[in-house]
Amino acid sequence: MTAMTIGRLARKARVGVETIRFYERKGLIEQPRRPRDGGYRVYPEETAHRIRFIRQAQELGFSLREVQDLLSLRADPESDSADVRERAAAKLAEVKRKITELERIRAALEDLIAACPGRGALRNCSIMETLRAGEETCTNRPGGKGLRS
Amino acid sequence: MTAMTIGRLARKARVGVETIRFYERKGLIEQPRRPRDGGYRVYPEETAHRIRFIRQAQELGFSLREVQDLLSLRADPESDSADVRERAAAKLAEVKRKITELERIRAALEDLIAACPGRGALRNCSIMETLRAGEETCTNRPGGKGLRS
DNA sequence: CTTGACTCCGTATCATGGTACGGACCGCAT
DNA sequence: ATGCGGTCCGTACCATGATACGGAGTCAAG
Repeated sequence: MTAMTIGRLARKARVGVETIRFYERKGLIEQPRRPRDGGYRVYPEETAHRIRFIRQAQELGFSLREVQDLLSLRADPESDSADVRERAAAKLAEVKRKITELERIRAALEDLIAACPGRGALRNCSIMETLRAGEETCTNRPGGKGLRS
Repeated sequence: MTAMTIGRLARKARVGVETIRFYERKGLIEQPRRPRDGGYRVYPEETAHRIRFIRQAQELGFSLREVQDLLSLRADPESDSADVRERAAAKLAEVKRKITELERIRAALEDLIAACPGRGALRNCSIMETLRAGEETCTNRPGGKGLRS
C-alpha cells in the first residue's frame, strides 16, 4: 500500500493540496509530524473523512470557526460533559432552525414548480411571493439578469 | 407614517446601511429612483423581506450569486417556464441534499447529547465518530482549542 | 434658520477562505 | 545517477461579502 501523502489525501478528499495546508494552519486538522529522517508526512485515513465533513458543514452555512466548534464537541471522560452537552444543544438548536428554513424554501420551490407549466392565472410568481404566502396579485417585472461586478 | 429611508430599512431588516447599498450594487435588490427634486430614496416595505431572505439563504450556505438565482426564479407569462422549472428543480435537489446532511448532523448531535452525562463506557466520542457510525473504540485526545490566527 | 442626524456617492479597507508561486528538498523509476 | 514529479515552507495574491470614511447635500426639530 502506498503511503497517504498530502497529494493523495487531497485527491481522496477532493480538495487542493493548498487547502489541506490551510486547514492545518487553522488547526482544523492535525498536521502529522514529519518523519525524523526528513521524508514526507503521512496522513491517517480518517483525515479524508474529516476534510469531507468540513466541506459539507461549510456548504450548510457554517464558518470554519463553527466547524471547529462542531469538531471539538466530544463526550469523553476528559471533557466537562455539562459544557459539551450545552454546546451540543446550542448547535442542535441551530441545526434544527436551518432545517426548518430549508423546508420552507423547499416548499416554495415545490409550489413554484407546480405553478410553472400551467398557462393562465399564476398565483405564486416568485420565491418571495410563495414564501410570503399571503397576497395573490403579482405585477412586478423581472429586471436585469446577472450580478453586476 | 414616516418614509422608509435607507436607515429605517436597515434597522427593520437588521443589517447595516452599507450592506443595503452593497446589495444594490450587486443587483440583489432594486435601488428606488431618487425623487426628481433630489431628496432621499424611499424603499417599498417588501425590500425588508427580501433582505431577510437574502440573509437567511446565506446562513443556509448559498452564495449571493446563488441567492440571486433563487430570487430570479419566477413563474409568470414573461418567463420561459420550462427553463424556470428546470432551474427550480435543480435548486430543489440541492435543498433536499442540504436537508439530508443537516439531518445527519442533527442525529449525531442528539447521540452526542444522549451519550454526554452518562459516566462509563462512552461509545460515540465525537461528531466524527458518530457520523462514521461504525467502530466503537475511542482513544484520541482533544488537542489545541482555538483557531490559530 | 440653525444644528444635528441622516443620506448620497465614491473609494478604501477589512475578514474569511482559499489559491498560487518559488526555491529547496525527497524519492522512485529508468 | 539522474531526472521528473511530489513535498515542504514561506509568502503573496485572490474573490467574496461586507464595512468604513469623507465630503457634500437633505430634512426636520427646536
